[in-house]
Amino acid sequence: MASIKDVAAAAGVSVATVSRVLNAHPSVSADARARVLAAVESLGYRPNAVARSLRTDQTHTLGLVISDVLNPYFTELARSVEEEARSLGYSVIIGNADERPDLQDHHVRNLLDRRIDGLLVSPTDGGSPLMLDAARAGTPMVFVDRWIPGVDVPVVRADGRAAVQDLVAHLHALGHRRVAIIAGPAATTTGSERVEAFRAALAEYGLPLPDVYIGQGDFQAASGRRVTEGFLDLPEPPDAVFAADNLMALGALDAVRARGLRVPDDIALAAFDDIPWFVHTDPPVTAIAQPTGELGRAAVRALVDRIEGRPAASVTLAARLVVRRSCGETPEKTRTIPTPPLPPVQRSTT
Amino acid sequence: MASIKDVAAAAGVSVATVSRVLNAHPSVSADARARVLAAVESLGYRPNAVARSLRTDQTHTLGLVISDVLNPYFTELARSVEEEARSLGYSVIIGNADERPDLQDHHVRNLLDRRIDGLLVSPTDGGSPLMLDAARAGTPMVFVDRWIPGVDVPVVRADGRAAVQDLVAHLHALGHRRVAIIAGPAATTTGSERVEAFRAALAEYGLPLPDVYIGQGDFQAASGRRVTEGFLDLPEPPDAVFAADNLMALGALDAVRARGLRVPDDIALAAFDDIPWFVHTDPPVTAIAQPTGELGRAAVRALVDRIEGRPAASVTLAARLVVRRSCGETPEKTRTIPTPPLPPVQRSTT
DNA sequence: GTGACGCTTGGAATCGATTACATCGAGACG
DNA sequence: CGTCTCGATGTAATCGATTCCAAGCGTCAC
Repeated sequence: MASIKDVAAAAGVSVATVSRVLNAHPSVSADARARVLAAVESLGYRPNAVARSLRTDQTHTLGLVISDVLNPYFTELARSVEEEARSLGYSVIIGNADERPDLQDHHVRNLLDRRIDGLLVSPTDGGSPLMLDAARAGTPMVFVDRWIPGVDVPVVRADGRAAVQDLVAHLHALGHRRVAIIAGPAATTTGSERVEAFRAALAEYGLPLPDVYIGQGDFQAASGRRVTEGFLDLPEPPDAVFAADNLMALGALDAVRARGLRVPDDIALAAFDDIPWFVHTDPPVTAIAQPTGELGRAAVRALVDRIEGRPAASVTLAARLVVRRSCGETPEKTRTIPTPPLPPVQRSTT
Repeated sequence: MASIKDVAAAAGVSVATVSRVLNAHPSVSADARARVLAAVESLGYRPNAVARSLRTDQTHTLGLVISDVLNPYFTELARSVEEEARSLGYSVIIGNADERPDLQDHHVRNLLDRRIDGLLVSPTDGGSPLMLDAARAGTPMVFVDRWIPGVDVPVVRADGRAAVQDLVAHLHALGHRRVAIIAGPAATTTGSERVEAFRAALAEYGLPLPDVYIGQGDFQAASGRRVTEGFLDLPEPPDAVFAADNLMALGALDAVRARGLRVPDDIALAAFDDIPWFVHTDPPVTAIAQPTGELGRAAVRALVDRIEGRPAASVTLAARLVVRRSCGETPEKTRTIPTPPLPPVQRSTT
């Protein structure tokens, strides 16, 4: 593959001049510029990004470590991240942790070795020493969706509390009183926060959230299935189940169907994270929708701010409840739950 | 960040010795090795992959350019690709073309600039000069799922013909006679092949595939919806629709529902590409399942063979029909369609 | 006429690794 | 005891870019 030397030779100039032309440095004569451009064209020359990165100490690349690519929520997030990054002149390398801390570490290490300019992480656990060290060492980093408390890194996420309150109001209005939750791993913020928000909202209606109604899942479909089976085996099964993510809701649907039961007649179901498929499931699933695209874009902007020396801001956006049929038919007049506007509800500087 | 020089200084040896230790070169004394390892540990040193790549002219990285990350088929493919690559010591950088040739080109160029060791592509179109040139110039490349005819590049894909025949048999058995297809872009092999396979299978039953029953889609949900609306507006609408991918099937489902019609009572629906969600849609969708994971793994193996100087083989695996309820209830005895075994049906060397 | 200035240009150092080649010392062997 | 061999190590070139510095040269003002 042609290098800058070949171009220089073909154009009859030095490599310095070729580099200047390529980097739009002003002091190059029109003549030299033309000859270089012609040589570049005829040789099909493309600058070697590896060499350039070594010299400039910048890769113009962002790392994105997500918990699970197979989760539509994260693939949508990844897509918006890539889009925004591209518009700002960055590429992104995605690492899929599959909810496994060891894999997450593998990817973080790999990305750091490649000297990416910044890291976007949705942590699978409380954070390995590796990641914590990187953050402390000043690697530009931003947490998205999930975060690790006590680490000085901006966080871009959705606040689902209001939406969870709306959901509980919805469930209560439909007469559900024994409500259960399929929680995510306690090591993740989204895992514990959603349970807490649910519990708090329930308390407002005087409803308890007994321990047997808190199932421990891992954000994957199989765990949703397993936990739901456990619920159904209870002497007094819940009459409504809230899954802390869309994949576990899918598993729950599986489990209910396998028993020959029906949603919502036998048991109501709701999920955190809305996805296109929920419109088409049987029945359509009531879900809490995050502004996923905006989350991804905001996270990239924050990270790039940090990389380019500007102060980076944490961002919290509101999630909202989308009512469908999986919790039961709503009387027409209460069909529309008042929802807060989508734009930021909070914006704090870090 | 600490460099190899710092390690050398800390260990009291030359950079050459450090490099030897790090690369498991045999002629290093136990003493020197221990001192180097200690220095590496205490400095938290990690080799700079950028510098290493520049020197060795290898990045141990594969590029994967897929047509649409939001399509579950491709995200599953991407996942299996990354997995297999990782087990072989490679990383992968994913580029999402979003079915847009210009974006596809952007990513191919970007990956080439980064000097990836090899490229896995599921082409969105007939191939830009850039990609064709790269193939001709000897960049290790493998096509996966879709391919470009006339280019000397190994292809790893699924052959859906037998499964399409099974599907047509199934539709015919259920009494469907006016069958339509939502095709993918003619510029893609999967776009045109699926139509041809469908037409051929139909012909065996003496059924026509008139032009008005061939809708032009682009593998995205919106086009499935649009095409289906067109079908439903016809003076004589089809009684069965076959969508050439899962996203267009989703769009079709939308369109049918929007008309207040029901699947399969008013119109039957089947899709190419099976995904977990199809089990849970209303009704569950009959689909042709590709061995997606195996496809991804085989593609990586072929590409790595090529990169490491071994001959790379094209691989064709069989797809199979998965019958659910979206084409109508099957009489119990014909419920199970005989399916060919999953393993390779063909294996040719390129 | 000449010094200063500004625009172009090239030479060479540099980024952080790998690796060919040279060197050095110790042990083996005749 | 001289020499040969081999293991361990260091020196320096190299990969392909960017960029500092110096130098060449033309122009202009004084």
